Amino acid sequence: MSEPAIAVLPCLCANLRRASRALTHLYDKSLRPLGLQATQFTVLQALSLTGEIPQKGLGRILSMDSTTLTRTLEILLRNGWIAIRRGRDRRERLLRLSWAGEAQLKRAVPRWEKVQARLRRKFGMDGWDNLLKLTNEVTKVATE
Amino acid sequence: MSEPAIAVLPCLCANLRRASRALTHLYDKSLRPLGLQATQFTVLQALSLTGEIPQKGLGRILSMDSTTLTRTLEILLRNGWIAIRRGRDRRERLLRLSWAGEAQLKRAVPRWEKVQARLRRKFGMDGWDNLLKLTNEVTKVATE
DNA sequence: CCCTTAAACATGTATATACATCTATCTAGG
DNA sequence: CCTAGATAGATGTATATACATGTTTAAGGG
Repeated sequence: MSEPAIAVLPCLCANLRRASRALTHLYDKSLRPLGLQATQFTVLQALSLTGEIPQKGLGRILSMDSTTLTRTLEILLRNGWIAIRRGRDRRERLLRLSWAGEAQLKRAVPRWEKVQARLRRKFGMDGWDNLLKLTNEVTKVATE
Repeated sequence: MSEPAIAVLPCLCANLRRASRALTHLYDKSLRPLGLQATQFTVLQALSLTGEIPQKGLGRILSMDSTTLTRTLEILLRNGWIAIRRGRDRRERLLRLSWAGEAQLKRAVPRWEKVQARLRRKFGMDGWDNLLKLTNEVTKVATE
């Protein structure tokens, strides 16, 4: 009986990581039929928003180490969802969605929307906005 | 110049994961001299709070898959920070802090406190409480 | 033009994370 | 007691994540 309800942990990091795990589970489940993980979806969506962008730049937007991105991009490339070319600065790799990547993203968006809508309903508009604002604030503060 | 400021991403999951990465970076940096990662610290602290507990139970508290925990516990065990014994139910593993684990936690707490205090200052009491409350809410909602 | 320094990315390694599958054990019926 | 189903963990595999280090290219100073 009385399973110990989820309680606030004293550590902000632990709380956030836990929420991140739980939330990722939802998104992953929804995207699984497409063979997409949440992180991969995020990269595709980000590329769709930015257009062609160097790896470093994408890393900054996602607060993700560029070498971490290398591994994820490898998967996206293997699936044909992105295209990469050298920039004028030959050290840079310029990333963009491929045609197949746009198609995959288009397939994924409705599922993603459903999860988003369900959560927005659960939190209410205010809670939702607050959540986006606060987590964004965390990123800013932690990035300084 | 004008580095594109961190902007809110349309995806809650992406936002939360990004905040999680950024925040973890802070905690990791602070704990690195002790050879502790944020996740490992979280487990030690949780065990300190719960006392002896089966792996499954700890997984529930942390919203972490029990098999994921197996890998982290392996590291903690290798370092001598936890002790494990079979429960009356022979399938269960009962986890607890070892003496060395309590010592390690004791060394880590002041560093952890410093990061927590700095963040609490940046967010203000209200922002801080709100953050804990909302992320906890996310875990609950996503766990249902 | 050469050299030093720095930046962008690749690679090796370790940890974090979860799922599918397997084994051992428990529980409930019969 | 025996068996069928369920549960706790272990293990194999794949991805997510970052750091240390190495390579290539760029940028600046002599």
